[in-house]
Amino acid sequence: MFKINKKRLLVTYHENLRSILSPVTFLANAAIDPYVYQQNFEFLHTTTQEEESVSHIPNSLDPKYYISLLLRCSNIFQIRQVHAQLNFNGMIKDLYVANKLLFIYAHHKALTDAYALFNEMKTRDPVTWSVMIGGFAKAGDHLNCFKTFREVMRSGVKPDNYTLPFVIRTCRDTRDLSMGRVIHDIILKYGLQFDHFICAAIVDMYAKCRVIEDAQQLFEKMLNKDLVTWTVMIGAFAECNNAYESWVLFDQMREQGVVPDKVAIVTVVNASAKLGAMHRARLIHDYICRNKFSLDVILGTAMIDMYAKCGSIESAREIFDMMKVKNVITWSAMIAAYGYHGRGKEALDLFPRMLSSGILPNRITFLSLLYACSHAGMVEEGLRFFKLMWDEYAVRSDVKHYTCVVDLLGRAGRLDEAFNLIKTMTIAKDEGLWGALLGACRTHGHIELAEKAAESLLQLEPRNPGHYVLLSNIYAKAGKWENVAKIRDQMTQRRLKKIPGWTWIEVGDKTYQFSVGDSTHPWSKKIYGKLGNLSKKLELAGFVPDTNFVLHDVEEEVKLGMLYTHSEKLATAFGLIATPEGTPIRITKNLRVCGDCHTFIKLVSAIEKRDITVRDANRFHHFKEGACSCGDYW
DNA sequence: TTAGGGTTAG
Repeated sequence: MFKINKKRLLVTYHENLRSILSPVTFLANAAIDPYVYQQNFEFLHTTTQEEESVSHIPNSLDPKYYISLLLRCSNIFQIRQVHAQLNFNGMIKDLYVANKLLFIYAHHKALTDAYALFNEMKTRDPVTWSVMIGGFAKAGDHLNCFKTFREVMRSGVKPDNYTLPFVIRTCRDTRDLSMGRVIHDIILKYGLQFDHFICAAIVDMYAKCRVIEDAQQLFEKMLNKDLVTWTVMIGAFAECNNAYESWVLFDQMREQGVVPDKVAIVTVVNASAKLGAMHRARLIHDYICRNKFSLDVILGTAMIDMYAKCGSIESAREIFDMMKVKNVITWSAMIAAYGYHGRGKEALDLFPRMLSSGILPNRITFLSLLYACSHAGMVEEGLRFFKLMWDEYAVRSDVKHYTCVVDLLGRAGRLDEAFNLIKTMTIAKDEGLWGALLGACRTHGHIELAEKAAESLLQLEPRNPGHYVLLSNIYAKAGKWENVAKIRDQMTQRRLKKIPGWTWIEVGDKTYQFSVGDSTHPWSKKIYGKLGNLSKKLELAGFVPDTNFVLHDVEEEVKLGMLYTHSEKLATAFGLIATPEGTPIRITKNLRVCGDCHTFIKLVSAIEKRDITVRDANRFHHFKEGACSCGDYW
């Protein structure tokens, strides 16, 4: 047993506090024996200040003692104190200890201290390099990560399986595909083993860089895939808009006996949100319940998003209400969900509730609020939030916020105000912003402004066929056929083709897909029969097809017949045949639902007395008794 | 001693 001099301990403690302000001062006063130093840590870390003795005296020259001390450090100041002691007694020369110190600095994101130590280290081993590069990678310091990696390569040290995943991760985060390919080549050149860490990192990098084929090729070559690798590949497909394949992989993974954990489940929930298929949403929810996964903040938020994107705002809200812990992402997700379901009031009601629960809004919360206002036609409320975000919450508006406000004003026909707002902007304008203005010009037939918007838009994205089509539709609506022809010529000269539109519909546990004029479905005859029948009924009800939209398909020339066979209409007709009366119909389109189809479905919902939900590239359209909740003014 | 995958918007 060792008796502690309490007075001495307190003096040392106060000296330490001073050193928090200045580590250099502590270094100068470091003539403290390691024993008291250790007690000091006891003092700092425990509340039992009455403790008068300890039963064990560690050996101050034992590296393990310092390792244990470092592992107990909870802040940068304590690490600096240990560092000072190591400098004082020379233990810093022990590479094992120095590496650990470097790691602890990096772990606490104290990269300046870590890098200073790294530069002072006379001897370095692969662990040193790996820890330093990993520190930069995890902190998002991409430049220094690459710079340090280049130093490794120049110094002749062979990169190892620990270092490379960090560098690959940085390639992923910076979407630097060419650097990623270089790393892939380095692994081959040095004959390094493609272990789980390396493979998962490369697959993830390729997926984030949108080269899914390369990701898949490597994944398929792997013999014993572990859970993380499976999860990365499942997420990769979802990322590259092939969420159906994510589910195929999830099933395969389980067939091979790999048991998913919470992260894998969240990835599948996210994929189901992208898929928009309610059947899958219910399946994964069942799996979560059966396997008793707790509803933490990340899983809960992902489920809110999934249910909302699969069309059930009620289920999304149920999950939201069940969640005990909610963060700003959870609240923003719920606000956004109400927003794209056209339920602006509910979205806005959440805002004061969020504040009173102690959560501060961020830029995405405001984006979701503005989006909700624009889709519900709540112009004044939207403008109020746009002002409030900077005035009250110091959240600076970026181009996306401006886009929402332009959309908000534009939908309400306040086009000049929208254009004036754009003119006052001091930040860079993007294609989304001009696209919002152009869309509003189409709705309200404002040719002059449309031309200005289109000019800016085509400067930014001269090869996007969507912009040409939109402008040609505006000219067509105004009967300016010469201009329509000009646009068509431009598209032909530049070899631009319109992106094909397609619609899919869930019936039971199956998904059916349609494209314009599609006749591949085995029930094709029945579908067209139903469509003809509907057209007659609509004609009697006074529906006149909006031929302004026939020019959507510029490549196919003016074919009025095509309008009747748009993919949305085929899917709706199929839905009416394939589902019993009273069942809601849910369909999804990859692009925006066309104006003519919007009116068509609205009338069908009234005549056939069916609830029809269309999810398109922009929002949800809930058609009920001949009305739509989307806030669009077709 | 050092290594990987998950939530909102776009």
